[in-house]
Amino acid sequence: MAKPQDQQLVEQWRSIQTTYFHTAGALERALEAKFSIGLTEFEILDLVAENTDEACRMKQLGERTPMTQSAMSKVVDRLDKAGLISRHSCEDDRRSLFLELTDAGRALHREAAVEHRALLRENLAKD
Amino acid sequence: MAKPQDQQLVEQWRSIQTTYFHTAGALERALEAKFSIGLTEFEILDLVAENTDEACRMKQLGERTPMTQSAMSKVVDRLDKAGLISRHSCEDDRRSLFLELTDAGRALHREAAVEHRALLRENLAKD
DNA sequence: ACAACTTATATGACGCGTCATTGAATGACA
DNA sequence: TGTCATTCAATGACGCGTCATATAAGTTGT
Repeated sequence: MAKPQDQQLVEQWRSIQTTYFHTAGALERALEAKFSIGLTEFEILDLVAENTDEACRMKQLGERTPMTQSAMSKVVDRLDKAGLISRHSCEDDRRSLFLELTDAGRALHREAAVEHRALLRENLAKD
Repeated sequence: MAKPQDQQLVEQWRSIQTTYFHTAGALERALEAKFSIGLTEFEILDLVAENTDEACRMKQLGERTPMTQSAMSKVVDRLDKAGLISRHSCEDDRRSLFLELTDAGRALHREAAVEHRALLRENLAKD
């Protein structure tokens, strides 16, 4: 009854799910344990850290991640409260926000990134 | 500063995340809209439907999905309350549960699976 | 048969993401 | 300039998953 094509699709999907869950879980636990931040928090830090050149609006970041606008807003809020990021409203358009790493944020990101990359290497290695 | 190797890893990871979120989101919305069940509910139905031959303990299912034992338990609970699945405690070991699709569950799964496969095909196609 | 340990599932507190909505600022256009 | 629509971000209600436990059943060793 089950078409072999479909079966292959399902297996491909399960494989994606499995690596996603395993990897995300490992990242989550390690970052939480060593740096007291969640994975999504780190990912925002990581995105902001990449944009050293250009000022960095929330909207722009939203386009680089599958996160919801709402999720972004809350993550940024947590990062702000944790003192890792600062929000500056922009003069041109007072609806927009610019994000910037604080010194603490930059320092934490530098260390956490090492761990992050290492875990990705472990989990995504195609052996 | 950023090693190109690392950069590639990060991109690989983001790509996985993106396809995971997009696909899961699409599945979630479609299944919810057309069949009033969540993605995880469907996935359990799907697993149980596969095991027609052998009686199917929760424990076994747990090994085929990245879901937590706790998550499984709650999903199965919802499916039971929705009348799509039934739980029979096993005589040999009264800690274990056997799961079985109800007629309603089997019918819903048959229809939903078509939608599910179609969406996987759309989203996972390597164009 | 009794303790101590292990295994299978359920449950409660909690955190996070999502949806829908709100508030505020901007744009478009008559 | 006034009105209406649009855009950016924040918020509250809600659902689901996770962790740490609880409950119950089976296992082992003496």
